[in-house]
Amino acid sequence: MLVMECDRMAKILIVDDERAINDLIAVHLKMVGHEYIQLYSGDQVSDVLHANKIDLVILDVMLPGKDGFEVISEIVKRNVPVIYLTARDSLADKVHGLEIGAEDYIAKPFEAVELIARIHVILRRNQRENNEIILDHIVVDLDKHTVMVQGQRIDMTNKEFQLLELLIQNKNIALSRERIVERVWGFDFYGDTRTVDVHIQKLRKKLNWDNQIKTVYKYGYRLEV
Amino acid sequence: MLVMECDRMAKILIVDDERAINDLIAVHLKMVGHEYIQLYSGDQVSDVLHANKIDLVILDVMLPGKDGFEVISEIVKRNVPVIYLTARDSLADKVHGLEIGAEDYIAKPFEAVELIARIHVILRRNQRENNEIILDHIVVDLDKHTVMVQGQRIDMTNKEFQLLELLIQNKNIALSRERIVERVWGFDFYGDTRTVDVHIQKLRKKLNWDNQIKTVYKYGYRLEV
DNA sequence: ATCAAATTTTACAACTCGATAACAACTTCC
DNA sequence: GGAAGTTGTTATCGAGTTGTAAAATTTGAT
Repeated sequence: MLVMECDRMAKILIVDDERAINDLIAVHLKMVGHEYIQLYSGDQVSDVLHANKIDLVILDVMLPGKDGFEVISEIVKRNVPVIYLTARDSLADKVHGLEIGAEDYIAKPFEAVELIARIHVILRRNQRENNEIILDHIVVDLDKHTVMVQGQRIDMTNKEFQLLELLIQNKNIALSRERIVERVWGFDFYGDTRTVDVHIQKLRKKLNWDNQIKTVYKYGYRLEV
Repeated sequence: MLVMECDRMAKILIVDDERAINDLIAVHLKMVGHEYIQLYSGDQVSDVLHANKIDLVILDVMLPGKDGFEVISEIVKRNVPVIYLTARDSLADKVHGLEIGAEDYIAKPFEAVELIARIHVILRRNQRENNEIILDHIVVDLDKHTVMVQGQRIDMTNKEFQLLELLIQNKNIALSRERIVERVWGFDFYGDTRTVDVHIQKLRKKLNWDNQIKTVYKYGYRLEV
């Protein structure tokens, strides 16, 4: 038996009307340390995706009721990766799912080990390959939530760190205040976008990044490296 | 037969000692408009990757000589995506390749359509979303709102960028001041059209475009490329 | 409930952009 | 060539935007 490793526990949504298969997948996910949510039809997928931070969906395209490919499209629109299950002999189906944006498929019947391996490939791909980012003598560890400048640890508050993370993920790209608010504060923040300015100022001060964090007039900010 | 589409031609390296299969893959790649390089052993993979800008490698892990998985590791280190070919019944192999960083595998014997579909998934994934316009050594990125001249970013103000965008969209066509005002300033601008002149001048200065932006006497301006 | 830390809001200082004005240089046409 | 009109260039200034510190509020731990 191969040992499957994954640095990070993920939350995975399983959608399959066949309980036996649904449970089989669930058991294997549990074994390797992932959380999961089980659904037996495609109807509530949107709701679940909305209410939970799902890292990956495993979906049987042969669902009763709703068309499986439509469900894939919905999920893809939300930028959540999908692996879909399909019959071994239906080549057209296999290809179609990939074409509409799914990450991968598994033909049934499948080996659980293979499913887990493919899940991990996708999780790995969507995960930061290097959780340590070094920019301009500053080491940012996205896992540990720490920032080191010349061996000295700089304490960051939550918001400051999230903002820093967003800037790093989008380095050299100008981010509008609205986008920053959306990503760091959430869709439902109805405060002043000036709040962003204050936090930017805090980062600039703590990291001595007056030059690295550029203001884009009438728009937002850009981290330059 | 499904029609495969891909916006962009890619350069793909095929590594397989079985000539029939190697050629089969090559033929299909050609059919959908990709370039390819064929190798019949793993020995020269590094050299080829070094000398060419390869977008994807298709590699048979059952190569004579060198261990296929070692080759995968080498390729992965160079951040080039790999799809590998493996025997249908060797589960351990399938999983191992994914674990060491390959993007995907195909079990032999495989359907060419499926291979192409998987290739396109990977190309799509690794393809940068870009909406770039390159004119005269100047790269204008309409999404990022940036202008690069020889790798150097030129900061543009809002109005300057909008004006540049309009000129590019209407390159080689003379635009009247009224039309420019209408498109960049809006219908409800009742200021002086001389404002356009000042902004044109700023573009000419920033981009060294005295010759590219021609004045059309008593009318407006034209960007010539 | 209380306190400290984190976060948001506020208020004002500092700055940026771009419209306009003013003048120089150029085009056209007689 | 020169007058009239058009465009190039530079400088200025105000409206609107951002920087900043400090006050007000919220959050979280005990």
